[in-house]
Amino acid sequence: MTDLQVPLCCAAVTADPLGEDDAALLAGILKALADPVRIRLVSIIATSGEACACDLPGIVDKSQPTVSHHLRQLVDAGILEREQRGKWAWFRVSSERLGEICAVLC
Amino acid sequence: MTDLQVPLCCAAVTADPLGEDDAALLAGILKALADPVRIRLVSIIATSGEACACDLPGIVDKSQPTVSHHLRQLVDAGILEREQRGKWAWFRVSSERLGEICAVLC
DNA sequence: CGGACATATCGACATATGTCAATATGTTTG
DNA sequence: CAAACATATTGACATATGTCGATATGTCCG
Repeated sequence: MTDLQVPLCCAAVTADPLGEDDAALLAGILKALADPVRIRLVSIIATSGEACACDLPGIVDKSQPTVSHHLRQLVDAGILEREQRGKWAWFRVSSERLGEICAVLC
Repeated sequence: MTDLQVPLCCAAVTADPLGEDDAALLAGILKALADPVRIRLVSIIATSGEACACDLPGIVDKSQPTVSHHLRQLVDAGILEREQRGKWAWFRVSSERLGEICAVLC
């Protein structure tokens, strides 16, 4: 997958017409959020501050590979940050990224 | 397609874990935005205040049916508002809806 | 009413996506 | 090193999605 971990540098969507490149970038990031399982993962992790991957398949009722796949997409989009602690992977929400998305939308 | 023109009533994603229903609703609305053509349409319409469907296929370089399809998805998601003026269809961005999305994300 | 024009829907197609079982990789500890 | 466990990747599959040409529907005007 294309790496989307770049700053969302364009002006607000409502201020200037988005060029094709900025549109593709922004759409890619929004697409990472635009899935019921992924938005729940973000919400669960944001609410707790951080979460271990080991707990998430049970919470969202999906297989371990499916959750891993979704987590990767969120990390690629810059929405989650991943940290390895021993054999566990911990995730936090990038409130900076979330803020960028809001800034571009409003 | 399911009609998504309902208020986004859930609390901020970062405040409480999203339930499955709210997650599906929010994901559906974000999905409407998460396409390069559609986010450009929103941006173009928002920048001008309003736009006639007749001009949009030329601007985004897609066929008339394709643009019509995308506009419908955006209207269904509550992001665009449609108004018939004679034989022309005019669209405006619902800044209220955009605000709701931001409120839920941040 | 009937022609002209704007928009929407339909049908078809290629591609993208979500999902899981199976397997591989990585990490700790005996 | 080897076993145990956490996570990632692969392969396969069904479904969803973006796109367009053809056609239908809607709206005005002569």
